[in-house]
Amino acid sequence: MSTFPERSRCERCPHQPLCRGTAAVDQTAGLRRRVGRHESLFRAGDPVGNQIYSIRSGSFKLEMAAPHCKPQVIGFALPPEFLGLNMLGMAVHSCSAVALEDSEVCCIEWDRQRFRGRRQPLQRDGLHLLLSAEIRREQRAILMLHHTHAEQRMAELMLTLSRRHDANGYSSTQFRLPMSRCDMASYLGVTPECVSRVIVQLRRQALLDLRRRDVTLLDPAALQRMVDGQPVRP
Amino acid sequence: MSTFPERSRCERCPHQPLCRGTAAVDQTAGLRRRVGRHESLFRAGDPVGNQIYSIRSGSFKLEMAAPHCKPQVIGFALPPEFLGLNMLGMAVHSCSAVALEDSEVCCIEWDRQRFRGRRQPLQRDGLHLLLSAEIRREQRAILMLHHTHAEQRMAELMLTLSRRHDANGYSSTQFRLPMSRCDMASYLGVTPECVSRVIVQLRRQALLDLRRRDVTLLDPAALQRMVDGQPVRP
DNA sequence: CGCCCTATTGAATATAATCAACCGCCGTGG
DNA sequence: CCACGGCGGTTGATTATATTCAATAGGGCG
Repeated sequence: MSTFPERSRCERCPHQPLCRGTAAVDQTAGLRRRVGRHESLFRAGDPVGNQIYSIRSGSFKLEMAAPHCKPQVIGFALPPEFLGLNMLGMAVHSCSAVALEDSEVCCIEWDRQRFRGRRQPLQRDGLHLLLSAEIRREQRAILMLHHTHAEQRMAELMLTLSRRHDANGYSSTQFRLPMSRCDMASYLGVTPECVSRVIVQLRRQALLDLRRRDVTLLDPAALQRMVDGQPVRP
Repeated sequence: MSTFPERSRCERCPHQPLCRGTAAVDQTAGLRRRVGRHESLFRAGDPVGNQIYSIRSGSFKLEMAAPHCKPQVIGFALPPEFLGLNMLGMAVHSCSAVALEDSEVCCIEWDRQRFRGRRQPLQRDGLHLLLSAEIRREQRAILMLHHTHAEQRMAELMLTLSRRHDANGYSSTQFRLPMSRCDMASYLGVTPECVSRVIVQLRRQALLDLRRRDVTLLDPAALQRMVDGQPVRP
């Protein structure tokens, strides 16, 4: 890898079509940003600016920190890829981009105000937000799969479903699973037998009651602690 | 779960802002599509249409099939979520959406022609494509994490990096890793010790040579077979 | 009522995690 | 220039966890 050859002008840049039209891009200066090895381009919790980043040289890792866990690497980014696509419409970053070597990025303006002002129909900007949110969802799924223990993954799935039901105005503690054990197993990256055993374990710990497809979360807080790798019983 | 309450008109639909403006949405009829339990809304390999789907009732699983492997569930989708966000700009679908119960979706037009015709500056539609591609990347990462064996995950990472280098015009068989063993381990969802051991195994099998940060892929085809769960030696 | 499919349970095995020790490169400073 | 110290990486032994293979149980549907 090392660094990719620096092209000082934008003419041959593969991102040029995206950049063109954003304010200062046509005059190459000023929009580049250097990020030294082990420095962050942005960190989880940082306020989100109005730009996405295209990598000109170097490389980055994307880290996401589950609460109370050490950060997990959810991806790597190389030229000519982008950073920040997952935060459109967000107030703060949900993950960190750390340079693996001395790197350089271009800042590409994302016209947030145009969306805020609603001067255009929602459709196209709304789609941006939607796509960005979908990326974050996939990233959370990746984080889920980083949990070694099947118990944690199952707890995470149950809490995710719970939150989605809650968001729709349905009970967050009691609902019906639409999927089979095999589907759950495949999603969680374990065998169906393991799913069965984990259900028994969670029931024994009085965290949930799950029979056939009907589930009742008896202790969501404890499930969350399990996901976070903390002691289940406080 | 079961089915969410059917709202026959779009007025109270949370997707209404996205739909408004697309051709036939304002007259509710005709754009709904029913999908029976275990039927597919779309299948991997199907040609992509000009629409994304919003789930009105029911639920879906998203399945992705690695070549020569049985399909893996990479996600679940419930109302009021969307399907098809990962295929903007694609010719064929990369995964299948299978209804877990009798379901109903709205078809929302994605104005592909507007992008094709370039009547608008690329910036905004280009961003759509970019975001959609990013979703697909995350989905591939999810698929990677479904491989039980650390050997397979490592092989997958090496091949991914190889392809990215290839796409940039660099050698696809010989390159330098920008990340540490710990970063690789975190990304792969295993311990650094396990990464070390896997490297030894892959070297013993003459699949690659990896010392410090310099890697040479000695047998990419065999690595691919390993990822696919086939016998490494044909 | 009985079949079939899904789910569960059990026992043996394989794989990765863990804990601990060691290595070797690299940069620092004498 | 060499000695030292530190960190990233490797190796080893043990343990925990999930897989595998096999057998059984339970519901739904004809």
